[in-house]
Amino acid sequence: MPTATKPRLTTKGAATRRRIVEGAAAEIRERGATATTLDDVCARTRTSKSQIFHYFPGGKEELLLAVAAREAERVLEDQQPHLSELTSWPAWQNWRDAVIRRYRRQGMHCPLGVLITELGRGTPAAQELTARLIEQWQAELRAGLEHMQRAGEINPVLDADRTAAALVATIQGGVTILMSTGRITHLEAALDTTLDLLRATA
Amino acid sequence: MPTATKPRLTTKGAATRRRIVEGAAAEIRERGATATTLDDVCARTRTSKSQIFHYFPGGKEELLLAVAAREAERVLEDQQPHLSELTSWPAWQNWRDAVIRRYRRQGMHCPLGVLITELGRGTPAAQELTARLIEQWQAELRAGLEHMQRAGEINPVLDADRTAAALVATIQGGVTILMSTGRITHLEAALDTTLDLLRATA
DNA sequence: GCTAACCTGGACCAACGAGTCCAGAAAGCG
DNA sequence: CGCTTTCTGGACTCGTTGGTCCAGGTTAGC
Repeated sequence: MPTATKPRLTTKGAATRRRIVEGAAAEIRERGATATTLDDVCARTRTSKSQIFHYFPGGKEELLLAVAAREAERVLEDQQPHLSELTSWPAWQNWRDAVIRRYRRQGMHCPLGVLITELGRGTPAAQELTARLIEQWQAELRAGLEHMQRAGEINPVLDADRTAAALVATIQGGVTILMSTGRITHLEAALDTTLDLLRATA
Repeated sequence: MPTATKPRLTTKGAATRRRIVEGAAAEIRERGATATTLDDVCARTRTSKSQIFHYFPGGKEELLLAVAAREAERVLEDQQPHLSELTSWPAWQNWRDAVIRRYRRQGMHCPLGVLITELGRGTPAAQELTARLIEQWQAELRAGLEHMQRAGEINPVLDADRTAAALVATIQGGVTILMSTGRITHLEAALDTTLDLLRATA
């Protein structure tokens, strides 16, 4: 992708751009990516199509990608500060609560889930984005797991990286089920069960 | 839903109907549900729109639902006979292998994943379908877990139903990650880790 | 305040895709 | 056969949607 002389944004321009991304994100959360039209975004953000194409020359795909990037950040942000301080079982519990709280609040409107399933497949850029997010998430969990292993709270025989991968998958699965059935029970059960099993290895 | 005098199908009609469902399923597997158009299905199955509306008066939504129902069956079928005989650790391993094999072969083209994420949200009928599938899957796993508990191979303190829910979520999450990144590593790691942890509770 | 950028509104277009209609072929059945 | 019902092809409508264009307004910086 040739960076093609990106135009400098005015403060006003930057604000509009941000408004578009936020508005699109909200719309997508509520109705899904494919169901969200550019006109919807225009109406919600009080802008016109020309703006959208001004800030996102690549059209809808580029906008969606920008939204996805924003939401990916938010996924990790919403788990902080707990995610970076998984140094004791109470800390893990706090993190667990934060995760559940986040998804309980969002209900079936998981922004990232929508993105990675509706746009993720197909475009390599989106795949890359998703892979990066998962990688980062997994790395943080791994750090927490290793800390617990050093503290003797988790069996050191376990492969921390694979276990972290399992945790990420567990959450993702719970969220997928939440999105497609509306019930959060599986997410809770999955997360709690896995943590219980880990605790039991000490 | 008033069953509205369903027309009797001739053998030829039934065959055509089946051909449409199969063709639509294949198309959806490759390109996603929203990206699949009725014209695509027509072209692939050598039929015309009038056929589709003849057999699925509800239009695309009804067709998608029929495909989803078919794929839901297949999900469970593909795990048999292992899923119903989880009575020993080797049996569990066979089941695990069957699951991995299935998804490795399908790669990113998970039919049901596509359906439940692209159609599942929104229409209550699809939600119901998904819920039913998960419930059934979970029930089979729970039976296996309880058997292992009675055999003293898994700690009887564990709540078998919640653990089964965790397993389902684990797989679903691994599959979601597979679909959005193309890597099967998380599915393997998640499933293996969970099974290892269960084994360790004996 | 003047010039050259950036920014905005809204009309317009072309493509596409779901769904409709109807005439006619092909079964079922007495 | 002859009559009814089911089945099939394909042309047609029509709303939607991503994307274009351009004229006019606004901001930055000298």
